[in-house]
This record gives sequence, structure tokens and C-alpha cells, in this order.
Amino acid sequence: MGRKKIKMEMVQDMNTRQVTFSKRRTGLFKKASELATLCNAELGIVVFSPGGKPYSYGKPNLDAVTERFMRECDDDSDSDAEEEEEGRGKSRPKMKKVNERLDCLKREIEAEKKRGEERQAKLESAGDERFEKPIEKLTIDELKEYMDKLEAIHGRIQGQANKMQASSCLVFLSGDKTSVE
Amino acid sequence: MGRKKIKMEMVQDMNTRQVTFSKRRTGLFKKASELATLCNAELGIVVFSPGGKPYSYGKPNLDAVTERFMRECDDDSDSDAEEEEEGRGKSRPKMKKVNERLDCLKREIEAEKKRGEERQAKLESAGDERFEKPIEKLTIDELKEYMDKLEAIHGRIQGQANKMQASSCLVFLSGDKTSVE
DNA sequence: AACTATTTATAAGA
DNA sequence: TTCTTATAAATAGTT
Repeated sequence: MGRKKIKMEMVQDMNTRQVTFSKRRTGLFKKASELATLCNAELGIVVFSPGGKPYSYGKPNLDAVTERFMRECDDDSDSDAEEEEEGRGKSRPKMKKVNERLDCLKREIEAEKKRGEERQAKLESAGDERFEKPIEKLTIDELKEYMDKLEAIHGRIQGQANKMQASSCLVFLSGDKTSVE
Repeated sequence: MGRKKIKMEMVQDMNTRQVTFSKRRTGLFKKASELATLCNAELGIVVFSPGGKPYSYGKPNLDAVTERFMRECDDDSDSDAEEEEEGRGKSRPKMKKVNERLDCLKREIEAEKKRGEERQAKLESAGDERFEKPIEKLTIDELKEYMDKLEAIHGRIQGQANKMQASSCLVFLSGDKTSVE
């Protein structure tokens, strides 16, 4: 959309690339805000310039969108759209290989069971230790380490919940069901 | 950009709104992929349709972008661009009311301290109970309840880590630092 | 930053 | 939903 059509590949000239980035990032954020306004939709965008500088846009704000996405989409619903050239988020389940999924599920539950024991031990020991100190005395590294543990547990629990939901749902769905809105 | 120019406000008709969402989401993701390709930039987008369905796009993938953003931009650099109508991500701290922030921080840490005690109690009691059952025997509701607890804790810990990082950072930054590329 | 010739995106309509 | 097409918008190359 300019004087000439350009090939869809990385712009070689550094200056031109930076200019293109500025123009297109502006355009992208404008499109985003229009989509949000016209459709009353929440959305968030994060972009890193070729120079590594971060830019973001969000409605109502980036954190809200990120949190909502984390909360709602741990394994279930997902993006769609024909594929572009680069990577897309988690690919959609497509609800077709149900049995395959259920088998996989069983295996994961077994693995989960084992991890549950480790988890219990760690929580009881490490967890208690941590809470001995007042929280504001923990170093950042200690907090991060602790957070990582919580995150791991959280992830497994959430995955578990999603799977259970999915499987209970699948009990009632014998046929195919292409996700439609 | 169609047969007619439309007003930039929420599309009233539900069907039309859904159609507009589909078309524009596709357009947005295309623009995003072009930006990523042309400028060799990383980026991630998350959108919720008016129906609450989540869609995402990311290069190289959403998680990578999210993590990088979390890691690099804990409080410092931020988006720029002239404002659109709706909200933008975290507003630039502007590094001016440092003391005000630090005071606020102290208060929050105090509050945190109190919550820490509740947290300890809950974890030790509720946590132990939960782990008595093998995880695959928990009901979805039980899992969700447990997850909510973990999430609350996780959120507080993360907030705490961010604050501590921010404050340690602020110690070294006395003046203003307007982010420009 | 501004300016246009062109390419793209898209609002309606089918 | 998918396609078509008249028009509105975005933007590549220039100044």
C-alpha cells in the first residue's frame, strides 16, 4: 500500500526498517483500538522493535487482558484464523482425536499422581521455611524461586482442571464439534 | 474502508458486530505478521471476541513474547505513540513521584505482612487436606477452589517481587527518564 | 515530518 | 459464512 508493492521479507536497510516499524506499529495499534471500540472487545498487544524496545497497547489495559487470558485459556479454547507465515499461539485442539486425548489424559494423571507427592513434600518443607521470614525480608531471588514453585503447581492444577472439564464434557459429545462462535 | 465510512463507536447490531470482529481480527493479525516479518520484530496479541472467545497471535509465539515483556519491562520502558481513545498499557511511571511511591510501597508491605499470616494458616490446613486425596479424585470445584487460593498467593508474591525490584531500581534513578528510541 | 501514488483493508450486499 | 466490489485507509517511496 504505497508507491510500490514490497516483498514480504525483512527490510534490509536498517533505516528503512526502523521507519517501517514506526509507521506500521502505529497502524497496528490504531487497528487494534478500532477493533476494541467497534466490537467492545478486550485486547492486548506487545511488540519489540528491531532495536529491542518494547511497546504495548491494551484495552482496558494490558495487565487485565493478560490475566484474563492466563486465567481462561490454559488449555481449552484458542485462537483460530488461517495461518500466517510465522508462529501462532497454541494450536487449537479441534476436538477430533478424542480417544487419543483421553488416553493421553490417563497417562498424565498418572504422572500427576507422582508429582503430587513431591509437591506435598516440597510445600510442607520449603513452604514452611519461607513463611518463617516476614515476607518483606525475602530477597528477590527467594521470592522468584518461591513464585516459580507456585507457578509450577498452579500450572499443573489448572491443567488438571481443564482436562477434567474437557473429559466430562466429552462424555456427552460423541461426534465432532468444530468450534464455532 | 468499505462501501461507507462508519462511526467509531460500538457496532449496535449484534450480527454485524460479530462479522466486523471476524474481519478486523483477521486483518489485525495479518498486519501483525507483516510487521513481524518486515521488521524482524517479536510481538504478541491477545483478543477476546464480543462473545468472550479468546484469540491470540504471537511471533515467535505468545509465551515467549509475554515472558520477555514480563522480564524486561517490569516497570521501566513502555509503549509510546499518541493516544488512541481507549486505555493504553501501564502508563509510564515518569519516575517523578518516587517518594510517594516508596511510601505507598511501605504501606503495602505492611498489609502484605498481615496477609502472610493468614496465608500460612490456610496453606498448612487446607493445603494438607487437599493433598490427602490423590489429585485425580478431586472434583472440578475442589480443584478450582484450590487454584483460586494458589492464584491469590501467586498474585501477591509476584506483586511483592515487582515492588521490591522497582524500589531497588529506584534507588539508582533519581532523575526523569523519558523513553525514546 | 509531510506528501501522494498505490496497494490494502473492509462495509455492504449477494 | 464466504465472495464480491465500491470505497475508505494505510503506507512505500519521495521531498
